[in-house]
Formats: sequence, structure tokens, C-alpha cells
Amino acid sequence: MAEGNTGGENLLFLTDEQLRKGIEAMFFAYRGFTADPDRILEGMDYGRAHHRAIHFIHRSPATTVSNLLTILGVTKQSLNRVLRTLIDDGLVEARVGREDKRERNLYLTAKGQELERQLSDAQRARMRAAYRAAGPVAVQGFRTVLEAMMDPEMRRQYQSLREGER
Amino acid sequence: MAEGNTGGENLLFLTDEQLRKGIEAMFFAYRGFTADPDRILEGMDYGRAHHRAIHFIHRSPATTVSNLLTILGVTKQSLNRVLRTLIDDGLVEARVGREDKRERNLYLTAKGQELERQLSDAQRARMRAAYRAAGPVAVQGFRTVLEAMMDPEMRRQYQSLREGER
DNA sequence: GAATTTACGTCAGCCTTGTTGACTTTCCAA
DNA sequence: TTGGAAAGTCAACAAGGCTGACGTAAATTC
Repeated sequence: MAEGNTGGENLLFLTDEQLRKGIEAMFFAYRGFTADPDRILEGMDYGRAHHRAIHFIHRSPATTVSNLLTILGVTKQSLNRVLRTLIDDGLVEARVGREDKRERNLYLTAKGQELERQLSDAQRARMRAAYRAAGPVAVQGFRTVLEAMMDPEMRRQYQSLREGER
Repeated sequence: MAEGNTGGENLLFLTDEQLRKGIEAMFFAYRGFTADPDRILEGMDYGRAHHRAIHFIHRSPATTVSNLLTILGVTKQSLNRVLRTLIDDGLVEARVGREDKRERNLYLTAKGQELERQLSDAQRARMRAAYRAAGPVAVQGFRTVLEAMMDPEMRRQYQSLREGER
């Protein structure tokens, strides 16, 4: 069982069994991760897709539709359906671009911000509990592994919003 | 930056901003996590739901349909649709239970194992690269935080398959 | 031994959220 | 002024969730 060292170190954490556990950890944890917002949204006419749109509009106010398309990785038809309902319901405002009038700059209305707060409060509460239970060293490792797991393009998206953190 | 103690401590890792980064890390990383199997499955008649079923049947051969329902957290109608195609296509075998003949014990056929290997090779490759890049300490933290993020019942499911690891 | 419960399968219908393809309108830039 | 990018929309479709209803076989309980 003492396989693999690369340069003297112990690589037991790279066994297939360890990797499988990591895979299942992602699967089960992601369920928990989405559970609370899903619960809030069920009953309303919204779903996870609406949550994602709201999250990223909140994070980057004045973002354009095509920015959002890139970040969310869906087709514009798919996003449009979601955005349409959010705009019609008065949660999101789409202002014609100042510089380029083809673009739409997206903003949350007061009502949209209220729902955003409700959703992210729930999601942060779970995250906070997990972070607190695990401790800062574990959190650092958590972030490091997740970042290494992203596709390069997504990693760029992720990192491009780091200004002002840490 | 030397944070972290518990009791008189610096809790900077629990700021809303840090939590938001964690939330987005989960979002982007999960995309990467599923990307490779998704690519393999597209074109075949299968999707992520088939992958999940195959994974957990592989992990726990002879598992029953209701076990699988609990683990996957879907309805039997939904699982049945997926299982039906896997059985018809000869990837999964459902044997009548020895002790309780109402139950069906599920197994991967040789063909099913072949697809499982293909899928998990791809997923493990990404996991392995991320683990290697992050290092064993980070991996430990990654697992700790994910585990803390699960719903208690899912955590039990996750942990109940730890026999023989580590 | 009869009644009830459990495990599984299946039919029918619905919803969300993803997809393609085709087309229009607006409007920037060469 | 014209080509092409950005955005929006219509239509049709698929995967994979869901509920409700019903059937059958087997186990369990009364």
C-alpha cells in the first residue's frame, strides 16, 4: 500500500480511494450547498437559475447580458427566459448602455436586493457554520483545492472578482 | 496573515466577503468537477443522472433500489427512468434479492464497469491534478470543510462508506 | 390465514432549465 | 454605408426533476 513518492514525500492522499472520497464529498456537499436557497425559492416561481442570475448581478452591478452569459455558461435563450421573469417581476432592472446602447446594464431593484439578501443570508449561514467548524487552515485548503479544480477560464472569472478581498 | 486561533482569535476568514468567495468557489469548481464526465456522456444517450447511478452502484455493488433512492435524493420514478435504460442497454443487472425477494440487487455488468472506469478515470484525473497542485494539507482542509457543509443525513451516507480508507 | 405494509415498477402529465435554429432590431465601427 | 456584433424573441425539443395513481409480489403483522 505504500505506493508512490515523488521526491521523497508521501502521496497517500492521491490514491484512487482518496480521490473517490473527494468526488463523493463534492457531490454530497454541493447538495447541502444548494439546499437552503432551493428551499426558499420553492413555492416562489423561481429556481436555481434565477438565484444564479441574481447572485452575479448583485456581485457585479451594471454587468451586461453577455458578461452574464459567459459567467453562467448557458445560452442567451436560456438566460433570457430567466431574466425576462425577473425583469417583469421587478427584481431586476435592465438599463440601456450609456456608451454602447446595444448593451443592457443589469441592476437589482430594491425588491431584487431583498430576495438576494434572503438567499445569500441562508447560503452564507451554512458556509459560515462549515468554516467555523473546520477552522481557518482547513478553509484555506478548501479554497486552494476548489480553485485548482476549475477550468482555467472559470478560474479567471473567479479571480477577476477578488479585488478588495483578503 | 497569521490568523486563526479559536478563543481570542482573528475571525477574518468568516467575513461576508470571504464567505461569498467560498460560495463562488463552490459554483465554479462544481462546473469543472462535472465537465469531463459530461463531455464523455454527451453523444451517448446518457447524462449526469446515469453517471450518478453508475457511480453508486459501482461503489456499493448489490445495493438496492431504495438505497439508491436515499443516496441520490430523487423519486423512484425519476431513478427508474434512468435505471431502466441502463438495464435495457446491458450496463446494469438487477437481480432479485436472495433474502427479500421484493428487493432488487444492482450490479454493473462488464460493459457497465467499462463505462464506469472511463467516467471515473476522467473525473479522478482532474481531482488528482487539483490535489497534487494543492498538496496534502490543503486536501485535508478541503475534505473537512465539505464534510461540514453536508446535511447531517448526507454526512452519514458519506461516512458510512469510509471502511477501509485511509 | 387474512389484512396490511413494503419494495418495486409503470403510466400519465407537469415543470424547470438546458439546447438549436431562425429571425429581427439596434447600432458601432470600418 | 454597410458588415457584423449585441441583444431579444419565437418555436421546438430534450433531460431530468416532480406528483399522483395504480398494480404486483413478497414480507410482516394481526
